[in-house]
Amino acid sequence: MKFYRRFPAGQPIAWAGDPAEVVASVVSGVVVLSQTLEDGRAQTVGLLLPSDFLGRPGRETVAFDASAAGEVTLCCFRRKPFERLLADSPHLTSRLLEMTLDELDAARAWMSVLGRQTARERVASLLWTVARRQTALTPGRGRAGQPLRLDFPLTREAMANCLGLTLETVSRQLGALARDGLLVLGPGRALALPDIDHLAAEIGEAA
Amino acid sequence: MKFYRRFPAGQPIAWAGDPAEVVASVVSGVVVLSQTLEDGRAQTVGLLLPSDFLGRPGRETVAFDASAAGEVTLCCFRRKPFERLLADSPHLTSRLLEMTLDELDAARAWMSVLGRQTARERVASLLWTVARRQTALTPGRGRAGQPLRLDFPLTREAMANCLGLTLETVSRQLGALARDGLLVLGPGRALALPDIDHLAAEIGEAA
DNA sequence: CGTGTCGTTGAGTCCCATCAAACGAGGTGG
DNA sequence: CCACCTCGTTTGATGGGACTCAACGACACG
Repeated sequence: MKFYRRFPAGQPIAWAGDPAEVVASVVSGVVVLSQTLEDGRAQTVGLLLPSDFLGRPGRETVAFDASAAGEVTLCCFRRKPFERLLADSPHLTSRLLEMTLDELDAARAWMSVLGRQTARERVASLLWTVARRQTALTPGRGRAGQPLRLDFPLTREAMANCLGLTLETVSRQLGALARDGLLVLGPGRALALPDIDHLAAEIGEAA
Repeated sequence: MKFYRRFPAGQPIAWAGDPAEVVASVVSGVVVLSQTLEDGRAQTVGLLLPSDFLGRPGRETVAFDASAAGEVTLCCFRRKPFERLLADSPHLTSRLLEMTLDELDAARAWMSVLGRQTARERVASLLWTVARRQTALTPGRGRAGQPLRLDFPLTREAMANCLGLTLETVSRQLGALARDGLLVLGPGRALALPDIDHLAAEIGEAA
């Protein structure tokens, strides 16, 4: 009933409309949930990091496209048995409810980014959000004052889809943030945030 | 433990950061959830219609500003007793989980509107979404081919906050949709949608 | 009649999308 | 080893869609 599955970088995991055979928990890597309009415009609607839950108990079909950004390992459960387990285990249900409510809050907070922030603010928001979640996952990392090193596996295009921008604009704004000393673009997709508090100020988060 | 509360049009219901004393179910009217940046930019992150749930079991403080658009009646429960009820009633928990998952899907779908659609598409999306939910609530309304009459109590500014636009742009786009025959602006805040399928085509929904 | 709220309309501006070109890194095969 | 290709990224020039600023009209209310 429970099994692990690995997806190489960039590979699709599921398409919207597919029958939903499994639900899963993210073990490692980043899963991108996105929606695509028929003319090709794409919007990322969720970034799933390790410990996040993927899929929807009680729904027959997949709601959004899911793909692997970087290499991904999932811990999968067949949906039907999982639903029975859920029905017999109130504790599991309430845990899942709590996680879903957290995701809903996060989704709503992100709506504010998409609806009201400028390009520069959006890029800073993405960096800050990912940095915060990454440090939450790995305690003892990124104490105040020290540059925070990230390696997150999104291409410029994937970031643009997250932010409702074009990849060119993302590239320009990353460059601008780097020129302003808020960001060091590392080799490959690594990057460092020398002053996370100052970055937070860019997006209107109290330092 | 359970009691009803009425809010006049436009009145605030709760502010983000307040201690969360109650949770509630919307009985009538429309509740707007929104987030405000410190420079005043506001983004609506959820529209709650009758039967929707307001508040978050297990959280001490309110996450988003809530206010009444039009007159609102809520069915309130004190949070602590409600949480105990939830713990003792697996069925209620799973029902709430299901509702939350639906809201999450809706929030994610809306991200696509905020991130990728044009002003015209956004306005059409709002009309279409509200029309669809309104007809779902009142069965036997709005059969195909007949003009669908709506009376939804959002000012131009509230619509703009929903859509990530300015109120002037909303006004212009409503005017343009009306000129194109997709919409009849009624007296006051009433309006009619003569051709809902053609409206759906505007937002890339299959007719 | 003055005042406030809501809605519409116009003119000008700016930010970001678009189109286009070039660059670097990595892989492949001759 | 080097040409060659692909993919991701950067950078530049240009235009357009939405924002901004502003004025005006409609209506309700005291």
